[in-house]
Amino acid sequence: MSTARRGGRTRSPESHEAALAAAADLLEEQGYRAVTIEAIAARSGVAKSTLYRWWRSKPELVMEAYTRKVAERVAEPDTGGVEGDLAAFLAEVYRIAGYPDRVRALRGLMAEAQLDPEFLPAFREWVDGRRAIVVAMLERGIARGELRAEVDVEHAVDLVFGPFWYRLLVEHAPLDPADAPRHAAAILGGLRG
Amino acid sequence: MSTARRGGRTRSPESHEAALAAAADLLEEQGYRAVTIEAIAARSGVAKSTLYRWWRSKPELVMEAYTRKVAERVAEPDTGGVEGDLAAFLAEVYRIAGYPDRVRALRGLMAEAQLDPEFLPAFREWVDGRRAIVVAMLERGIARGELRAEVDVEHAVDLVFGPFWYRLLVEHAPLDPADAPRHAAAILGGLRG
Amino acid sequence: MSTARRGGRTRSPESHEAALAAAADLLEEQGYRAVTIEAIAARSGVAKSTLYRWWRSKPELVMEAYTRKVAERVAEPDTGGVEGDLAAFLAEVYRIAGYPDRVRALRGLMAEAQLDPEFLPAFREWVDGRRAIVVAMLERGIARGELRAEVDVEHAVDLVFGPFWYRLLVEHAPLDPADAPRHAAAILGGLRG
Amino acid sequence: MSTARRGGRTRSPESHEAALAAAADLLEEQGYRAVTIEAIAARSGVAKSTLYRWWRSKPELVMEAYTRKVAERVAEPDTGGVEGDLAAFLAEVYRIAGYPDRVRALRGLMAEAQLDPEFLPAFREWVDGRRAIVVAMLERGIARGELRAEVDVEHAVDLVFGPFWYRLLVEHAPLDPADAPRHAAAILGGLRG
DNA sequence: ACATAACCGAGACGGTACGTCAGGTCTTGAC
DNA sequence: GTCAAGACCTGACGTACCGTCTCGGTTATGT
Repeated sequence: MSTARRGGRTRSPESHEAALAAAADLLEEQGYRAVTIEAIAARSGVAKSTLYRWWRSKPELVMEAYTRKVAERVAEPDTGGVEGDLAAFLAEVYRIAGYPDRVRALRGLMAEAQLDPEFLPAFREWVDGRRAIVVAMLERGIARGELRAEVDVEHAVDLVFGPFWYRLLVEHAPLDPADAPRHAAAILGGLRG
Repeated sequence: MSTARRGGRTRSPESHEAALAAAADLLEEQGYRAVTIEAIAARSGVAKSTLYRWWRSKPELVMEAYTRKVAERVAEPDTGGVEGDLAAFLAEVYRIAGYPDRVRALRGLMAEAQLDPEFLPAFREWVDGRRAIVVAMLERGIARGELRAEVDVEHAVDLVFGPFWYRLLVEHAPLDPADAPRHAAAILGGLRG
Repeated sequence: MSTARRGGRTRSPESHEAALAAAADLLEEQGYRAVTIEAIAARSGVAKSTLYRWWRSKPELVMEAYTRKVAERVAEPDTGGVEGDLAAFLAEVYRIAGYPDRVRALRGLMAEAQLDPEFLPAFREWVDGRRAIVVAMLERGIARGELRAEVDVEHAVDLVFGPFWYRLLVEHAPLDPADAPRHAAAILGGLRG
Repeated sequence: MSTARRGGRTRSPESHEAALAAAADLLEEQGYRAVTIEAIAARSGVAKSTLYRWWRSKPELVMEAYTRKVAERVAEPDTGGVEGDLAAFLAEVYRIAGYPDRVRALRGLMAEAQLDPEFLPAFREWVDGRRAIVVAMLERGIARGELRAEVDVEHAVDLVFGPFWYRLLVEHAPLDPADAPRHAAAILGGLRG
């Protein structure tokens, strides 16, 4: 498609950044409930109409703010063995639970994804990016013969992320990076040849 | 403060039931977004002030409506072996995914639990009731020597419910009761002696 | 549930009055442009939603505020003769021009009546009430034989109010109560037997 | 509209005309409310910034559009006598009322003149041009001895235009060219020697 | 048996946030 | 050096629900 820009003032990077920063700050400082379009506009100095020009809805703005300002890249570990890799990955993921700000942010995004059907795809896209890391990890394990070839990779990935989200959302038990090796072992125990 | 009841009209069971029924209907028919106090009042004919007299907030009303009108008892299976029990339980749980109404309801409740800190306890209480079934199941397995005694039961339960919720919330893959035996095997594979 | 009933908290006279007072004040102090629903809400302490409950639109609120708080009753003069009556009436009407606040108010209302078709009827109703005074005056003159019976009363009334509004709106010339007798004479000159 | 032809871009009369035409069309077709700068820009293809370069505000643009595109020259009648002249003039003026488009336009301009103090002068200038016709007419009558020399010409002109505007704005009665002679007689009745 | 007080409906109230729209200013790039 | 395109802030609009608060009327006790 032609991106026929035939003139016009160019988009202000300052406004764009300020909006994302304000959204990210509100998300972390006060939780998702405090993230309103009006609050983002007030805090960033960007007009509401400008926000609506660039983001179709609040959750899309917040999702972008989260991925750009809050989420850190989770490195793809490579310890030589699948159990070590998984333990390292889980430990890194569990560490998030130590930062209440980020927990609030994640929970709010998950909630919004449930309440706003139009937001779910954007959220899922991000989730899928994270899943891909684990998929690659497990397939490496299969290739190395550490795991059975018939393993249900989708369910295996769910065994990695499912408990994480479940604890995050229900808060019935803490997430401790120290538990990562045991959890990794429990997950892989059923997947070996 | 004396709370001497010296007479007075008694609580109307009709209003109570009508409110719960309206909330449940709205929850299933149109999803959580459509469940507003005003809609419940309008549909049930129960006044807003009466709703607020008996429930402190919308989510508490809806949670009660869900457990009383929507959720069916999940029978505690007993097939003689832990893997059979777990497979039967998972199959029953996964069946929920075949009813979009109930899926919408569950997702909405989970979302509200994230956004409203005062609701989380009520939601968690319900969740804990469901967890207890699996806890009992696994402990029976340990007692019978099918599982190692040192098993991290909490994490094991998370391996059961985590993937369920994760798929429900993210919708990256369907939940099929036919997968239950394989999933049960994968979960228990790492917990055996 | 049961049949239709009529309960409910009664309308707050304080809010009602406060809204009208705020609207009238804004109208006089700063002119019609400053009269916004938001400003009325802010100044009166009455919620916007309450304003919209009681008045369908801003102009209707302002019209009510004007008639109740600003407009003074123009006494129906009775000097015994139609020319004296008319001169007295015109003098009183022209006096309005000496109060810039009220001029601003009148002009704003007239303008809004042009721009908002739904407001015109409310405005016209008020205008008609004022016309009736002059109609009665002229008919008394006809009854007394001071004016010809075939006089076009409608146009005669227009000769009274038309120049008033015209000067008010266009501001090409001042309105001076001292001119009233001469104007009365000019108007009646063409209406006599 | 088309753009520049030769090198070294010059000011575009096409844009100018297109803007006026769009404003006039909108004014007549949909009334003053529909005449927005955005609508004029969209319909004419002239950029908002270009509009603001040539006219300081919307009403000034619209006023120019009205006088150039909508208003027809009202011929200065000369029947030999002031009453005939006035009757002819009034008939022509009243005929405007038969064209709803032009009525809408006039009412909108009058309204805007009230709400926007910066526009009033431009509007008054146009009004004064029309007044001058009647002034000349009456002064001819005085010179011919048909009217008293002491006549208050300003008020006399108001007796001509006042009722016209008053009926246009309030719409309490129709304006019919057939009434022109009677109205002329009523107006002049009080001004004769 | 009847007074008392809690119950219930209706709905008005002060609020918060929504998403939209037009105004008027400013910036960029094409011609 | 004009002009289109259009980004930008401002400010008001009217709507939807929220949770609280009267009202007037109703009904089941406890004395």
